[in-house]
Amino acid sequence: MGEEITTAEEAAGNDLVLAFGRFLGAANRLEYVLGRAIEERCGISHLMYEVLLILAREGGQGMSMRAISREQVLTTGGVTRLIDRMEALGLVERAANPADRRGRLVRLTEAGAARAVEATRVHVENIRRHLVEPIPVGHREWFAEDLQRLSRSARDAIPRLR
Amino acid sequence: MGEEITTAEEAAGNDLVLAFGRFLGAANRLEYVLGRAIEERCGISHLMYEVLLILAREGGQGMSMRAISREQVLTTGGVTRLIDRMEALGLVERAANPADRRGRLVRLTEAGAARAVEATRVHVENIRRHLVEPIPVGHREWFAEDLQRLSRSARDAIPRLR
DNA sequence: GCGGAATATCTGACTGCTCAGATATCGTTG
DNA sequence: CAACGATATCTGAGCAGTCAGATATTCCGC
Repeated sequence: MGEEITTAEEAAGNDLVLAFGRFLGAANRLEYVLGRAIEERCGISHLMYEVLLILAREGGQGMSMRAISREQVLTTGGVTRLIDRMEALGLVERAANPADRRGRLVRLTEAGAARAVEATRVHVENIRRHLVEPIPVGHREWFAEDLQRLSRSARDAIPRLR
Repeated sequence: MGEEITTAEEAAGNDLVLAFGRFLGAANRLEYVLGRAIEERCGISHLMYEVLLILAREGGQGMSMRAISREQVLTTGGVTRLIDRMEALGLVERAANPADRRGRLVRLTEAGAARAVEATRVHVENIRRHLVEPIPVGHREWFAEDLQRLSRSARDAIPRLR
C-alpha cells in the first residue's frame, strides 16, 4: 500500500473497494432499468413516479414544492418544471397555501393516486420476480439483513462525501 | 397476499421487496453523490470518468465508439457528443481505423490516462473512507461476499427486466 | 410596524442527453 | 461484381435537467 500509484487499476486498491465500486455500478444500472420499465409500462418518468410516492405518503393535505425538492435529487427549479408537466397530465394539482402565500400546495389528484398504485404494482412485480424470487428461500432472511445494512451504510455515507 | 391492492403501500407488499426498493434508492443516490464528487474535484463528468476507465482497461490500441456505447448507459449519439467534449479537453483522440473506414478508433491521450488515475484515486479514497472504513474490521469479509452476491443478482436481473 | 434577511417559486439561458434520420462504408449473396 | 441490407458515425430537433437571478411573501429584531 506504500507503493506509488500510476495506473487506474493500482489506484483501485483492495478487493473490498473494488467490490463496492462494481456493486454500486450494478445497483445503479439496475435502478435505471427499473425506471425505464415504469416509463414504458405506465407512461410516467421515474421522477414522476417518485413524486407520486412522496405525495401519497404525505396524505391528502398537500405538500410544498420546497419539501418535494428536499426529498429528491432535483433542484427547486427542476421540481417546478416537473410539477408543471405532472399537472398537465392531470396527476397532481396546485392549490393556494393559506398559511404561506409565497408557496403553493401540491396534491395528488384521483388519477395521480391511481397511477401511483398502478406504477408501484409494476415496480414491485419487477423486483419480486427478478430480484427476490431468484434468491433461494433459505437465504432470503440473510438478504433482507444485508440489504438493510447496506442501505444504512449508504445513507450514512452520503452526507460525509465530497 | 390475496387481497385487492388499493394503495401504494399495500402494493409494496412484503418486507424483502420494500428492502430492495429502499436499498436501490440509497445505492443510486450514493452513486450520484460519488459522481458529483468526481466532477467537483477532477473537473470531468462521471460519464467521462467511466469512459476513461473503459479506455484504460482496453489498452493502447483504441476502441470504436460503438463498443463504448455498448458498455454504457448512453446511446451512440450520446457517445459521439461525449467524445467530442473529451477530445476538446485533450483527454482522448480519434484516429482513423484502417480495418473499417466507417468507424474511428478512440484512444486515451497521456493527459487522459493521467486524469483517469487521478479521478480513480479520488473515487477510491471516497469509497474507502466513507464506505469501507465504517465497517467493523471483523465484518469486512462478510461484506465483500454480500457485495459480490448482490452485484451478481443485479447483473443477472437486468436482461430479464421490462 | 418597519426594514432587511431569509424563503418559496418561477423563469431565461444553457447543457447534455435521446430519437430519428442522413451519410458512408462493409459484407454477403446471387 | 452489382445490389442490398447491416453497421458506424454524425447531426438536427426536442426535451428535461441545472444554475443564477427575478419576484413575492414571511419572519425577526429593533
